[in-house]
Amino acid sequence: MSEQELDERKTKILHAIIKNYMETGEPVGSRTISKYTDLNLSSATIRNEMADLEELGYILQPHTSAGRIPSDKGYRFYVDHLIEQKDREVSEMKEFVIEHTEKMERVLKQMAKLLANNTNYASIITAPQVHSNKVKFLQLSNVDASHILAVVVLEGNIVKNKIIDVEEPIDNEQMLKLNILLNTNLTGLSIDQINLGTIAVLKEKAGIHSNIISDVLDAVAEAISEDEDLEIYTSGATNILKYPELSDSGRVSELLTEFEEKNQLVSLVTEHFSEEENTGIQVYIGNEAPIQTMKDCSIVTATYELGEGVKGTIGIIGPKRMDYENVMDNLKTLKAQLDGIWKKPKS
Amino acid sequence: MSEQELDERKTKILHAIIKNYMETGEPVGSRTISKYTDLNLSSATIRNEMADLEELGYILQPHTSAGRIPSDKGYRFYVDHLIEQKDREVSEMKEFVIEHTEKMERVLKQMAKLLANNTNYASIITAPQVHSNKVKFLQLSNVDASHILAVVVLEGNIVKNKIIDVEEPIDNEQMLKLNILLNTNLTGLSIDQINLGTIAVLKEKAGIHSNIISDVLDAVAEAISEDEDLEIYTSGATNILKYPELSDSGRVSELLTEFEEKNQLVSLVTEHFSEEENTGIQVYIGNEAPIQTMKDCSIVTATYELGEGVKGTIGIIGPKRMDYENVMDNLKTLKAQLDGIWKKPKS
DNA sequence: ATTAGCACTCTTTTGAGTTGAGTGCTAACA
DNA sequence: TGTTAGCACTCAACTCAAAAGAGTGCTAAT
Repeated sequence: MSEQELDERKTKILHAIIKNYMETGEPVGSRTISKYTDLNLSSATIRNEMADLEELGYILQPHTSAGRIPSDKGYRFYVDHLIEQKDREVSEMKEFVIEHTEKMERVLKQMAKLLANNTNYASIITAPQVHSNKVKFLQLSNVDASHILAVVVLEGNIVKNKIIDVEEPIDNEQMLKLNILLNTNLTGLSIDQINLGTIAVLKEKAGIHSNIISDVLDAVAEAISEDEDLEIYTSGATNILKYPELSDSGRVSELLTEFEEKNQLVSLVTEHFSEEENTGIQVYIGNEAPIQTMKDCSIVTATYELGEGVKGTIGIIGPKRMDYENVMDNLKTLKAQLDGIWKKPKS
Repeated sequence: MSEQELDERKTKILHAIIKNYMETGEPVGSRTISKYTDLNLSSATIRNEMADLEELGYILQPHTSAGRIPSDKGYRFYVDHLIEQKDREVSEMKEFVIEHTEKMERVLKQMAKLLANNTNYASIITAPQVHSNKVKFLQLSNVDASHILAVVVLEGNIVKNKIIDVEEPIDNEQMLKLNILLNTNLTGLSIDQINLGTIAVLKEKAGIHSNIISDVLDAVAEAISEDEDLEIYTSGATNILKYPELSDSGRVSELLTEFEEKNQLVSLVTEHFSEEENTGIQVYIGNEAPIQTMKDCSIVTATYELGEGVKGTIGIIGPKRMDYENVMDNLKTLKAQLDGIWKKPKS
């Protein structure tokens, strides 16, 4: 074969095969290609070219005497070189305005739903990870004799709270001191920065209440890092039932369970090993994905960024023959909407 | 037929049919019954009895020359009269200890999972509804120049919070007054009791800040009633794939979508029209359930009660031939664990 | 009242035959 | 040398009838 692996004609044929297979989900034969393209070649010629394409690994046959379907390599080529980068209308998405005061959780759920409806695939969104997010405000209050409420507000107005059991009540004056102490010492620190050293200093300064301060700090730390097992919102998981190649009984059960459990999905969303430089969108085709169960799926993800270091992921999971163009456009639009949305001050 | 609709022998046969069908999921024939019971009757006799039972509506034939399966009426009879009320071991459940400081949400998710694993059906749990729950503590704090944080603690240590946008900052002294005002006027009131009248009074008392007080109250009200569309946790939805009578393609999609959307499930959990007096457990068989999609399912629910008027529901959804005994035992145990758990002071 | 026996019904399974889409190869052609 | 027509071959999918099997209802004997 020549220096360039695919000449123009082969490219066109490959493109035609993939396009057709994406629409029908059926193996596509030489005759179909010869009839429905402007190449004006006979089926026999197409057959020859197809044999070449198969040898090169771009397409494969489910069995002798069946048409061809794209291989992972074929899809990869399609995604990398064949997709047109047109700016498409993604109407609903554009109109979708996010209010800043809206609870993040609610917005993300909404987004996941919208994305799933728009694409007809399963969608997945993670809340931003706050590892390096900073504490903005912190307050303890007496709820009743034996309970203290700790509230922590993080950069981006993410609010965490926790009820703490205490042995003996703390009077209001002490509480005020404690609040000032905590705020002056912890505000502006990122979560990673609150370590044992900081805690020791705090304990010392707390004086008489040093015995409870560690309780409190534990609780605060817990509240902050509470979703270390990060929140994942999914929607449209049942969409996979629409694609016969994924829904043969046993397979579908595995896939849906994966979605229900969610914790497996984390790996999809934390390892961004093939991030593409310009678009910020990653595409995993078949076995490229880190989850074995999803070897018959493709996964497209985008990372959004609320502020420095505060990142989340949005993604779509569907059959390999998914409509990559539409999906990528949708993700791009959504990413743009989410980027920095909670960072800005109010509208 | 005699005054008593079912004599002892018919009851035994019906019982045997149901038991057998629950295990196998296949229509059961006269021969099977005659062989595997201690009745010592020939299949012919059984056949005669079966014909009677069919005429009475307790069993039915999918088609001529097939065995019998229980009808809804049959299941109902089974549930009402045939289940033995033995105190079974529900080991894992017993060991499951709930910490009071644990976030409610987390506990409920955990419970749902446990229940689904224990039974192999789909489980559903709702957070307690707080309509008539009382405000215990309330606090506004300045987060930054343009944001106020409102935190509300309800009876049962349920914490709600909301960030409020404000036009102009409020100084600390004013904030203190506002807090005292709110706490003295709202603490102890139930959510239903905070109406326009209360709000008008508050506004008047607020004086110079009356313009922002309605914003604040709106936000507080919103925070409190935020999940008027009440939180529902499900687990094990994919378990329904295990029961062939539910999983013929089209059906399964509908069912799973129901679970994903969740909002339909509310009706299962709010209308308790057939509550049974002593056990506190409700059983809906087939069409007795308020959701059409679930006409081939049975639903068993139990209501737990955290405090006065603060109720939630736990439930199981499975095929009609579910193991009612096991399910009801599980629910009973779980209900006992949940009843009043957050009401009590700390352990 | 119970049971053995038999004819009958209806689903499920099986397997052979047919169809049809698609391929690979060869030989002819421009 | 690249393209095409033609033909034999393959293999999944469909059809259809026959056979098997499970179960019933009824009748006559016990």
